[in-house]
Amino acid sequence: MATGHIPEATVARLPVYLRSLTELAGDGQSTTSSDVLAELAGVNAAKVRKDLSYLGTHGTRGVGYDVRHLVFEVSRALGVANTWPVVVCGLGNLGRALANHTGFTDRGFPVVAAVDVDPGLIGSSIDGVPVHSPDRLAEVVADLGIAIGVIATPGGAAQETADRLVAAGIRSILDFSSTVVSVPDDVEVRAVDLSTELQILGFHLQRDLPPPGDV
Amino acid sequence: MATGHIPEATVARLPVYLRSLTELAGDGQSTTSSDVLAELAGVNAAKVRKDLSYLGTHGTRGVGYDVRHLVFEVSRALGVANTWPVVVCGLGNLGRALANHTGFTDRGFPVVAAVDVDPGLIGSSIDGVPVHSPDRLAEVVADLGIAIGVIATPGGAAQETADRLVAAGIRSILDFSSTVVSVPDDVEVRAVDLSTELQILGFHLQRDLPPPGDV
DNA sequence: GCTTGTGAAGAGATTCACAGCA
DNA sequence: TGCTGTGAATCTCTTCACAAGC
Repeated sequence: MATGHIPEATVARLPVYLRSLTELAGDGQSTTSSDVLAELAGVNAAKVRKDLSYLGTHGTRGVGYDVRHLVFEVSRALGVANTWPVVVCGLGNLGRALANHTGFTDRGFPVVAAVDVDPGLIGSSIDGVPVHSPDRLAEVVADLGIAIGVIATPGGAAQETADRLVAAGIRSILDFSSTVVSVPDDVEVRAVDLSTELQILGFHLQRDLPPPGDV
Repeated sequence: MATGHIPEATVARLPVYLRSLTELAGDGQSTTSSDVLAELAGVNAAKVRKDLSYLGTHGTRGVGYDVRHLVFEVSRALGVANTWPVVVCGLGNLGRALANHTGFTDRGFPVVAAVDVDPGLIGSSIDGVPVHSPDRLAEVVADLGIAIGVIATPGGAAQETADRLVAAGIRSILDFSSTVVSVPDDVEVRAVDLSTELQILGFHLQRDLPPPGDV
């Protein structure tokens, strides 16, 4: 009870619950249960109840949860009322896709600037997002109140980019570069590595159905 | 010891070790230690040793690990010798970026086909990847021996896409759609949700430094 | 009766700490 | 001496199962 500290595993599921709840609200459901939520979120009901209990949220025994109220509680826990401006570093295929990914802005993470080393891009705009030189990063971060840096550069430039982001005062980094970047302890990095995800799938494929090529 | 069963948490780290080892090999290092590997992989040395012990891999006490041998062992555990053809479903910004992401092919996951509902795209090629109608998915999967499906469609089309992939015989799905798709038990889905990642970063930002807007 | 909230049990992952061995 | 390999301890997360309460 009380928002003492919420386990990391729970935090990682809250966005999923929020999506499910928003969906329910959109369907006009005013009330729901841990069973329904579990189904929508792809987890089991006990986990839903325990997770929600960390928010200090109270449903009604025998009845369920009030959807509106739960949207409010989960939103507040996640702090979605806040807006955290984002800078995308590196405008290759992935960087461009991220820079104009509407799902970000919609959820409070507007991409307000991009950075790339290509002189041909600097000074231009990609889908309304101004592109700056990496040299100007600190300035841009300060001016636009940027809170999150996304690294979408090639692996070779990732550490340098991370260093610049940190120097610019950024404390939250989302890293797509397929490299491990090292940063000070007070900086949080979340790494999303697409190849790693595929390799994990490949590991299980290999176990389940060793293909013609075999080992 | 022996490759009995490798814990999931370990499997998820093996690709990172493999990258680190490849880097070491490229630098001409023939031998390494759990300390060095830990540094490169961004974890601690005890974890490296325990993880590697699940592979039945033996280093040499007092000396360390042979880089070449370890590359071989980790590669074998992950099954990277295998090639698993991929189909990308949905050619929006993200889908296009994924379809020509060279990092996939390089690691044994060539994108051999794409699928989109846009009649203007069907029959064409995106960076050499032929685009088909979703109706032809089963056929394409069978013809090209596709093992993995990537869902990069808008959320609304994700479940239908998953259903088609499953019907086509796909048992491994990487889902970028920001929705929870339901599939039979024997199908593995890994969800990568960029908004969720940002929301998790946002959660910690809010905790650490509640911004002007506050709660 | 029905569904939440939660202690307690169980499973899994991480870390410790040291024996084993080159 | 130095570094691995690993049981044991610890921590975290999940699941169970049932009392609490509408």
